[in-house]
Formats: sequence, structure tokens, C-alpha cells
Amino acid sequence: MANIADVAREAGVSRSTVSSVLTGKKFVRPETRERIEEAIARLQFSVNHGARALATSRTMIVGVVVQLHGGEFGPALAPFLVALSDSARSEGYDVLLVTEADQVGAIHRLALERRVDGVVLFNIVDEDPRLAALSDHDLPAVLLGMPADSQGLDAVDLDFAKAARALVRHLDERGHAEALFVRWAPEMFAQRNSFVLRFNDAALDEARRVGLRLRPIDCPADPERLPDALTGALAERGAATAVIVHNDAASALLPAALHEAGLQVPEDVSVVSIHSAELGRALALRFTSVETVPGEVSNAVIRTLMARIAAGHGGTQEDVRHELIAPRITDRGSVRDLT
Amino acid sequence: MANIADVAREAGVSRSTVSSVLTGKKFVRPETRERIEEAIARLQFSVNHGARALATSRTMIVGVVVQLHGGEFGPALAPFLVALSDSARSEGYDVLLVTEADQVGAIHRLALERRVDGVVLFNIVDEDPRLAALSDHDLPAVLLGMPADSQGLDAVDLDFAKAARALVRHLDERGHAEALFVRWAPEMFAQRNSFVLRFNDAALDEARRVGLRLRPIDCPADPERLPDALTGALAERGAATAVIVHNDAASALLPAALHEAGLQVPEDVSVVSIHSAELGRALALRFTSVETVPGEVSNAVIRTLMARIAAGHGGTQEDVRHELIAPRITDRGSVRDLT
DNA sequence: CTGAAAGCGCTTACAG
DNA sequence: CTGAAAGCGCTTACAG
Repeated sequence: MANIADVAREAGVSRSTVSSVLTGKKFVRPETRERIEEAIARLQFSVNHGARALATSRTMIVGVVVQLHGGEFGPALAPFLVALSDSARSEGYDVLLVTEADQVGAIHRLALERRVDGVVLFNIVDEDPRLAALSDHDLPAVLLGMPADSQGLDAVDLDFAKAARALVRHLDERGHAEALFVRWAPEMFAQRNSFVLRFNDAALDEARRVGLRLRPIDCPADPERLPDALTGALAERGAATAVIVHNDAASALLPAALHEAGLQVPEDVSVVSIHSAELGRALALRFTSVETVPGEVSNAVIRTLMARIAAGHGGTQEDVRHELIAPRITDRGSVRDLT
Repeated sequence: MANIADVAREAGVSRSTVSSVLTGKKFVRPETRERIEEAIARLQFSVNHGARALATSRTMIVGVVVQLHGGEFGPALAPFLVALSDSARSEGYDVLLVTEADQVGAIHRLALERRVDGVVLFNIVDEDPRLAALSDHDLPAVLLGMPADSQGLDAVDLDFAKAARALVRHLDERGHAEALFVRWAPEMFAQRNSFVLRFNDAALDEARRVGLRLRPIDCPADPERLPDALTGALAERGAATAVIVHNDAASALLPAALHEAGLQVPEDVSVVSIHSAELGRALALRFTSVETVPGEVSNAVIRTLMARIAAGHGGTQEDVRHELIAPRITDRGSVRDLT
């Protein structure tokens, strides 16, 4: 495989001149540049990435560090990985996928061995131990998720609180006075998943504010037990005329549960949901809903990370950036107007 | 950040001796080794990965190169990525996730810039252009998928043909004489996805062999149109007493479609399916089925790739390894015994 | 505008 | 068993 010395010899110039055309940081006389470019093409030369990384102290790689808690809905993950990869590539970066169970150890490894220029942390929980691990280093990082305390780190996420309020108001404005609130399993609350807590708190708060009765239904973590839990909740809905769902597994299983209970939407019961866009698409869910926006979130995450890398440092700053992406609600007519 | 020279100085030895303890390839006197290890701990030293990669010509990174055709079922992807990452880590490798649309360009880039020591190709189709791209280089590669012609490359996959035969026989042995075969969309066949073709061909062949009438139902690629297609097929099932499903989206939507059609399983109709394990778990699918085994497949893929990397070459070999993982059928009682 | 030299942080024969 | 030296393939001041 050709190296820069081969190219220099072939073009009759020095290695530094070749390097100048490779980096594009220095002006090179057109004739010379052309000779060099021909030599590069002839020899099928490409820059050795590792050597460049060593010389520049830039790996051009970002780590995507994914904590798998087990409680969350697996199918929702891939779209974010793909979107992050796409966003990173558009900035010239590759993505290192880091899913090992020992996330704290992984962060130390990435930082100490200088494997990446920055990291994205996925599946953020409140009191996430990964944030403390980061504070030992000077590694640029962005949280994909919004914990109560970001510990001075940049963070980006869909605005789950605003989404919750919008969905609650959507029901309220159509005359609904009582609704079931199908939530994630208690295990998810115990883990303090940031998006779970933020949606939950805002939904309850907004419901109180507008005077909607919200009856929380905690789902079992075990998918096997979910169908019965859903049909049970529907059967005992009492005065509730609507259901608001924040639990992807429940959103996926709700159509069957509604069938099972013999309920038509929106004639017998109204439904609003927030769920993975991919899930909604694959299962053709027809609920009025807020869907995740992996592309938008990933773009914002990578943009923020690029800025942090360019600034030449990670860690706690005064100029922390928190970005909450406004939710969009898609009206699919699954809410009956009772007014 | 400390480097190897700092450690050498701190321990009062030469850099090469430090390197010897780092690589573990040379014997170092216990006292010396201990002094060095103390120095390493004191200085919080870790090997700079890029420098080691340059010196050894080993990146300790494998590329996972994922073609997203769009037709396949998205939620099935993540478990494979995670499993590949886990398998690779257990061999000391990290995973670079490569999802860009221009997969051929990506392969050239990875090879020429020496970014990875090897690649795993995911979502293999017959006549996959990525295989030709690989032949331009000397990059170790393993296909996760089994095309009709692997062009001399190692390949690993679940044995979809055997799975098809097992499911067909499962119906036949229980006295079913006619079944609907809910298949992937024609678009998937046109793309020639390797697992789609292999399951399909084997299912039809085995059905012919045992004398089971199999009526292919082509699903629409658009999930929106899938529910109606399924209920329609069920309504017009005629003499068919069973359904065999190879289409994850259809497996996911079938429970609702069965409800819609007022059919009980297995009383009114029997069902067997092959689908993503993750999907089956998340949706608590209760069909007798073969499920994907991302962990097993990934282990085999990485093991094969490691052997290929150790051999010091990629490309076409005489010693090609093809590994088909035996399917396991889980009997969930969704097939009625008609004998 | 171009080149010679030093340096990035390691590993690895090769002497001793 | 340990060390001095060369080398991996780049980039980047610094001269000219």
C-alpha cells in the first residue's frame, strides 16, 4: 500500500508538499498540486488514518456509548444509532459503538486510550454514573437525554415535558375529563430514566392544571404480562373516556388489547400516545401521537458535540448547552370530540 | 496525559522495557515489572491507541457495515449491532458502525485508510455490490448472511432453509394439508435478500416434498396497508388450516388481524412463524416459532473474522468458511393437531 | 511556494 | 533480562 513518501517520489516533490495538498491547509502551486493529485490517483493512495490521528491528535471518531438497562423498548434503539452515524459522517466523523455493560469502565478506556474525540451518552438516567466518570477526563461529551442535573454537560433531547403537556391538553380541549395514563414499568421509574420522569411529571402537572383526572396505570416490565394488564385496565376504565400512553411496548400491544376488549377508537375510547417513530411506522399505529425524531435529535447532538470538540475541551463549563427539541403532535383522529 | 517515556523515567527503565510489560510479549524481571506497574498506576498511564495502531498495523477495530434497504423490518437491527459489539469486545476489538448509503464507497474508505482490521457485512443480498468492492482489497471480511454466491468470502447466518423445512414439517406432521405462506413484500424478493430467498425456496420445496399445499401471500411493503392485507388473506383462507409467516411486520400485526377476523389460535387457525427474537419478546408473540439468535450468530461471525484476521489476509481463499446455525423451534402450542 | 527536520507515542528487531 | 535505535505514516512549524 502506497504511503506519502511513494507519492512524493512519484510526483517529484517532498513529503510535506504532498501533505499540504492532503490537508488542504496550505496553498500549493496548481501545476504542482496537479502532479501530486495524479500521483495519488496512479498509486491509489489514501491517507493512513491511524498515522494522521497520531500526528494531529484527532481520531475523527465519536463514541456512542449506550447503556442497556433492559427495561426500555429495544426496537427503538436502532434508529438513533443509524441517525447518529449519519449525522457524524456528515461531519467527517465515524462512530464507535460502545454497548458494554461496564459503561463507566468503557468511558475511562475511551478517554485514557484516546480512542475517540468525543462521546455521545445514550439512555440517560438521573444520577447516571457515567457523568461522574466523564468528570475525571477532558473528553467532550453530549448527553442524548436530559437528566435533572446534567453536571455541567451539554445535553439534547426531545422535549418530553412539552409533549406530555400537549397531549394532555389535546384531550382536555376535546372535553375529556378523565383518562388512563399507561406508563412505563415501575422498574423504569426506579432507574430514573430521564425521559420517563420528565414525561410523567409534566403530564401529571398539566392534568392538574387543566383539571383532567389522570389515573396512572403501571405496566408490568414483563411483556408476557402486558396484554392482560392492558385489557384489565381498559375493562376497569370506569369514567375514563381516554387513554394516554407513554410506554412503547404498550403502544404496540394496545391495538390488540382494544380488539380484545371490543372497543372502537375513537367511538368507545380515545387514545393519544408518545412512541418511537420507527415502531409507529412498522406497526402502522393509528393514534394521535408525538413520535420520536431520531434524525433531528441526532443532528443537534452531533452539532453540539462538534462545537465542544472544536472548543478543545470537555468537562464542566459555564457555557453548557441544553437543547430541547419541540415535539410535533400528529392528529390521526383517535380522539373523540366530546364538547 | 502521560506517555511511555514518562513511565520509563518514573520507573527508571527504558521505554522498550515499559513496552514489554504493556504488550506482555517479553519476559520482564518481576521486580522491574512491579516498578513499572506502579509507575503506570501512579501516572494514570494508558497506551495511546492510535500510536499502538500505527506501530503494530492493527487498529483493533472491526467495521460493521450495514446496508439499509428500507424494506426490511427496522426493529430487528439493534440486537445484532449490540451482539456484534459484545462479541467483538470479548476479543478486545471495538466496533465501528458504518451505515452510510454509499456502502461501496464506505468499504473502499475503510480499506484504503486502514481504519479497521476487518469488516462484517450485514443485510446481504444476492449479487451484493459490496462483495465486489471487497475484492479490490485485502481486507478480512465475514458476511452476516448467506448469498447464493459468497464470492469466496466467509459467511455465517441462521439456517433459514432448515428453519423453513422444520416449520413446514411441524404443520405437516400435525395433519395440516394446506397453509397460507405470508411472505415478505415483493420488493424484498426483488432485492434478493439472502434470508428471504433461502427461507422461501426451502419452504416451497419442503411443502412439495411432504405434500402440503402452500399458498404464498405477498405482503405490501407499506405497513399501513399490511393490516388489511392480513385480514383479507385470513378471510379468504379457504381450505387452509394454518399460516406460516416469514415477515416480521406481519408477525407483529397478525395478533390484531386474527382478532379482527374473529379467529382463535389454534382452534380456528394454526400459526407458525419465524421472526426476530427481540420482536417476539417485546410483543409477547405466542406463536410456535423459530426466532433469530443474534448472540449466536454474532459470536460465530466474530470468531470467523478473528481467524481471518489472524491468518493475515482477506479476499478470496480456498479455505472459505460457511457456517449455518441450526434453528431451534419453540413450541408455543399455536398449531392444532388435526391427526 | 517548497523542503528538511522534528515529532506524534508507540513496538520491535537487534545488541549486549 | 534490559536498552539504544529505527521505524510505523503522517503533520507542522521553521527556513529558505
